[in-house]
Amino acid sequence: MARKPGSRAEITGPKLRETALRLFARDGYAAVSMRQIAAEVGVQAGALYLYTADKQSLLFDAMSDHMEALLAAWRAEAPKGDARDRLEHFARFHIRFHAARADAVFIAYMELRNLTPENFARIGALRSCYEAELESILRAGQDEGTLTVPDTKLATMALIAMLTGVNTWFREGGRLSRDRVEDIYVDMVLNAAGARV
Amino acid sequence: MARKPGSRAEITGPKLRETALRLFARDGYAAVSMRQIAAEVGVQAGALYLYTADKQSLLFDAMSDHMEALLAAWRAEAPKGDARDRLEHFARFHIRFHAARADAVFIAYMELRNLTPENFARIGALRSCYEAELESILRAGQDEGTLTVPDTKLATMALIAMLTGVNTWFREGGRLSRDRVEDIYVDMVLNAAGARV
DNA sequence: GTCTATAAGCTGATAGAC
DNA sequence: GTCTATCAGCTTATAGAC
Repeated sequence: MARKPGSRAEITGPKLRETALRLFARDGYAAVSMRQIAAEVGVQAGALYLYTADKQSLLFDAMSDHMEALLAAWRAEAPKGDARDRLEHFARFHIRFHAARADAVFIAYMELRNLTPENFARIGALRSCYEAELESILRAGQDEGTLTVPDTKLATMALIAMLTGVNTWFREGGRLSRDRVEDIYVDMVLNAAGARV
Repeated sequence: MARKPGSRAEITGPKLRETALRLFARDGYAAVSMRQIAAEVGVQAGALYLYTADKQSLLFDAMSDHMEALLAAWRAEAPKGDARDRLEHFARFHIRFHAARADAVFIAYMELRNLTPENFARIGALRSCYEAELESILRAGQDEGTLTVPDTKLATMALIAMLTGVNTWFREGGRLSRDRVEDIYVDMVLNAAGARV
């Protein structure tokens, strides 16, 4: 198990991904240089290329991993009940999942234009899958009569924008607890979707 | 009225501002160079500095002008009636104003982190003024009994996020007209704010 | 696995000619 | 009012030493 001094592959790889995520979220993809990332990781810039093909891959992998994790986590919840209950479940899940991953969420929304066209299309497809999950709940609610939305596509976009917006102002330890924020947003979401009282 | 050949001050100044707005919105502040802007304006890079102190001023002026115009336009509407009517008016105004200025809106939301701390504070103050306009409507609605929101501050953030989200997907000539989108969003906004039916 | 050195080219901003 | 030339320093990515 002899190891060359300075050889820490198990640490450098993950640390690179964490650092890139954090710096991209803080300063923006275009404003962060590979040298800055290397300095925070604690290696020289050249060494980064043992762990990533290029800067673009750091961005794409961060966004892709985030979207895949989001979809997998939601599918693992598999909520039961009528559409009204599933909508409430979705709202709570969305707020909780996004609050726990502020940096990744921020990047996924702000750095789309810095993806190559191919990578942009792939992230767009993942996002559409997630939106489709909410839209199917709203459509089911219309059919059941437990929800009343004027247009399921627009309601999907409106509710996701509302829920994701929490990330722009919510800070742990502020005026309201995360649970209370969740309750208040659930109330507004159900009202917006015309849930039977 | 003699004028040197190549001297077109009345054109270059405004054209610089328009070009900077368009390129910042398309590619991001950090990704756009003064040389790129100059090429689109049709002058050499050095000439830009006759019309702007630096690149940062181009960004700040764009955001500041947008926010001032937004506030002035809303204050000029001065809607009458009960809070429910004023909320509907606000929703329609917000969608209309923002749809007409997609580039400026995009910059105002995406480029905050590229402002110097002083400029960031100034834009933040303008944004707070606009949010306060909506919050005062919601508070009035609570007092009158025409609206029912669990928390006026959160409802303000939620409704603005929902309404501004229209800009991320709305395109003129799509499935729904702007008027129809406006109607649908007004419906969801009033429901979310617990408007008396 | 990490380093140093390097390639080729870009950056914001200024000075001085015309 | 616009140009050219320039400064000092930055960029991504690679090659080869250790």
